[in-house]
Amino acid sequence: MATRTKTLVVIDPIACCAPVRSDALGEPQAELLAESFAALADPVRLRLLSFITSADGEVCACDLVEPSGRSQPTVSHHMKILVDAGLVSRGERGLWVWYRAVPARLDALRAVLG
Amino acid sequence: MATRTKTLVVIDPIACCAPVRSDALGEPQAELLAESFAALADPVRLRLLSFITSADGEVCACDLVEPSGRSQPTVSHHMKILVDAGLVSRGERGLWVWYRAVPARLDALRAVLG
DNA sequence: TCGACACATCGACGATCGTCAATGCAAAGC
DNA sequence: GCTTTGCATTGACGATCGTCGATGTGTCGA
Repeated sequence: MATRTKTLVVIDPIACCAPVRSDALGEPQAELLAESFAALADPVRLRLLSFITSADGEVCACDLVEPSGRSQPTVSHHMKILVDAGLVSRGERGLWVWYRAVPARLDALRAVLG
Repeated sequence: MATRTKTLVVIDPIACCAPVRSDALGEPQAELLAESFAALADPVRLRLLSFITSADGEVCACDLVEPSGRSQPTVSHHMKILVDAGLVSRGERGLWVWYRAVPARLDALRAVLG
């Protein structure tokens, strides 16, 4: 199968769109926005996120399992969702994985709400 | 059965809590916050909400079915979720139901994100 | 090379969600 | 009374989600 370079133009509803309040949302924008909010729609993920954001700098993945009260695979699953949503960035150093908050993304989500 | 007056102290995480960024979230607070964000985690609800917020004043329930592209029961279901989340208020006048945005709730949700 | 370690992925399970057709219910008009 | 109208509720369906045990993958030290 030929590898065709597929330029996937991701419309970032968070960065480009008018706030929800002032303009009617289109279907594609609503779809993308809903995915972003869905990342925040789980208590475990909210606590993981707040644990990272309230810490200055980075947090090791190994330090997320115990305070979250979930198994290691479950935490890994939730962190992937947060990373995919762009709320958290992931970095590997040796055997460890470090997570770092992406404040700009939270700012942008806030802007959508206002 | 005796009717016992049960004072349900609802801790409003949106109105009372420090932003997610600056302080680690407790489990009960995270639970309530997650419910609020879950109301925004569906594209149909986001469009319904933006349709109401972008309109000045009230919107009749009958005017929400067609633009949302869903059946009447489905719209009714989503509106109940938005009302339960406190993002929209409901009012009956005669045979019609009118919805009105609750901007303070959106403001509060924004505050939590920042 | 081997074992220990940190994290991701897989597979399965029950639970919840979004959806609609059918039905219920209450208000208004006849 | 009866009928119509506007919305809510019910019941059912497939789809997705959160969870964990088991397993896979890659890294480091001995």
